[in-house]
Amino acid sequence: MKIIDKAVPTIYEVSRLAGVSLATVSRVINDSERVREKTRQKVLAAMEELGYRPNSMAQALASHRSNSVGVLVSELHGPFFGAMLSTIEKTLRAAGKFAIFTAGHSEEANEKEGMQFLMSRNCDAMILHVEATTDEYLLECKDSMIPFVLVNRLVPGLGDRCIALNNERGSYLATKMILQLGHRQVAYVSGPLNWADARERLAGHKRALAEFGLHLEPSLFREGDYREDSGSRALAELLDQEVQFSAAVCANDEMAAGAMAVAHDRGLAVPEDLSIVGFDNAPLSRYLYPKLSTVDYPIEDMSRMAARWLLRNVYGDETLEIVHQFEPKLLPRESSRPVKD
Amino acid sequence: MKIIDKAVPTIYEVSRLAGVSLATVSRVINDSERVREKTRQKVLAAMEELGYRPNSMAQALASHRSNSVGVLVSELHGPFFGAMLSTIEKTLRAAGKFAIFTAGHSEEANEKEGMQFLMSRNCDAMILHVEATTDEYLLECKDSMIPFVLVNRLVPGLGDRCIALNNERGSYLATKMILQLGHRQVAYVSGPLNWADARERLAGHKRALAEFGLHLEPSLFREGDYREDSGSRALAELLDQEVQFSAAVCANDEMAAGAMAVAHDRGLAVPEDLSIVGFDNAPLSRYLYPKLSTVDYPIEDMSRMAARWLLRNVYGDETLEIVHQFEPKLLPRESSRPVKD
DNA sequence: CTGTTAGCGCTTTCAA
DNA sequence: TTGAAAGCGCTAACAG
Repeated sequence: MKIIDKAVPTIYEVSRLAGVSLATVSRVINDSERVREKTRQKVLAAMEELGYRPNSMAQALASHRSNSVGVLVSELHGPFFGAMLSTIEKTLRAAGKFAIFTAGHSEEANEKEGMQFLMSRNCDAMILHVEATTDEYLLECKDSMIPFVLVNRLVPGLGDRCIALNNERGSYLATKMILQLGHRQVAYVSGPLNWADARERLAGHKRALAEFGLHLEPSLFREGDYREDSGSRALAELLDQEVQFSAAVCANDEMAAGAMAVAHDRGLAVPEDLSIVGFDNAPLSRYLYPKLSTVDYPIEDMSRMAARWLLRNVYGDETLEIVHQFEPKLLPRESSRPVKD
Repeated sequence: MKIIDKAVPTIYEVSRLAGVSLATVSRVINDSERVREKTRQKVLAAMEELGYRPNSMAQALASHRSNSVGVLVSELHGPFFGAMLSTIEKTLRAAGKFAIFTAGHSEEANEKEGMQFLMSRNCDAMILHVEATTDEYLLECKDSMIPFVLVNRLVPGLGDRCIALNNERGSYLATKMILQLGHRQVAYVSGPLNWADARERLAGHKRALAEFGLHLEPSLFREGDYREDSGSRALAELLDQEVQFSAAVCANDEMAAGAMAVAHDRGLAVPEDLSIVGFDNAPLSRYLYPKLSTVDYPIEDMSRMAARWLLRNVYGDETLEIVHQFEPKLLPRESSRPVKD
């Protein structure tokens, strides 16, 4: 079953109409080599008249480059990835490249398969946001695969290919703010500690505590999975204990939202009775009531940078500057306030 | 600059190693035609040994089909489109096809360019979520372009290619609920009326009013643009008038969120003083306080159906049943309640 | 059931 | 500055 065919004009039609050779037409298509201006005009006119459009498959086959880059993210939906895809597509397309997206669902097997899939689509390169794949595997891939850049991850030995956020500093800032507001019993709801960013965020929390002469109280610590429900569960458990606390620092906004819902349910006023801070500055953080204090994750800037990395390192645009580490910003809003005396 | 090359084995290597012809290898790749089981095994073994992967560009070029479908949506981010992309990608990939996404930003020129872009990528077909493109243009495209299916739109003359929601019924249900709760002064915040779905939703609102012997009061009507701010502006204007009303029906959740924020600011309690209803069941509707009563938009089901339409009509999977119109469901939550007597 | 043989539409040396 | 010709890796008749 032929599908593409529509009696589309080919380079051959153009060359005939323009009275030049295939090679010449090809040259003006890739507006590369020297072609006499007059010839170029003739060809352009012919292309116009025929409504000619180069066949990208044929170009790819002959030139060994597809102008496509594969993007593997955990999910295709959600505010975080939405912003990522959107930015990457825009940046790439402005440069005449295009993106193929696929999801790895934070599972090792899926992530590997996703990479294979992108390879099989003959992508020139990849942008990877992977969580389950190990550092070791990524290191191997460096030589066995097409070029790739990692977003939101710092792999030793792959430094130049990483675009990461200073997660540690982000939660350091969050916790420090809470401490500066006078809170001393501070609960922490962590992300899954088998993921590096969750560990980094926890580290920042600890550093801030240490600066105030405190340390992480196991009874005030819970590990969640970055999803809303786990935040609810964590806060409920924390509340069910005897231990007092006046603030809860959550490793992301979803969990903070879950925690806030539980606080409401239990009749605890936020922030009067309990201050809550999130991380990521997801859109939902502005819809929560009260508006969530959080830490901004510059995912758009980082995604754009990942795309630029490729434009520079794969497509040879040397004019692009690359930044590897991005800094988070504290965003105090309404869910945090000084501790009641 | 060659990019793809990695000394990748070709079908030729495989045929040599297996001791068969190119054609035979091709047959087992497309596990189509009759190949003796023993031969197949030999070929498979050779492919395995070489780590062979078919070159999709070459396949596309030779077979006139790329196994790729283009997806043009208004935006790549946001909950609505996120769910769409996610579902489409999953469905397509499970069928061995893949998707190329691009955004039209609800502007006619961008939408047209997006379609051209997808055509130039040699997609076999397209899934279109377009708002600015006219019915007439779409009608023309029917013959001049690759096959496409429309999501969230019903174009006369393109019935079989449309996957749409019964918007009219959705807002009919929303308004009817409000009226059944005893409200009689009901404000309506519409979407942009140059978009069909906004008109349909308004029609449903009017029908419900009519059933209760009411009609649309111009002073209680405002046209927004489906964005949060316009909902805020609309409610503020409404409130600044002399006219009383005890409920506001909004044509989508974003605008409802904006309206709710204004109500809070003005010291109006929701739903005690003012009931508010949205439309779409966007994720944010659950985060609002109080939780927003709304109408569910089954975007995932609809996206999946769009993908199936292609699988059936373009790739020939006759086993798939196609549904063209989907029905919305009312989702009463906490932002609506009986009118105060 | 398997092999031969043309291409698919374009790029890219190499000559002219 | 332009043209001729040899592929890129694979599919698809058509034979056998």
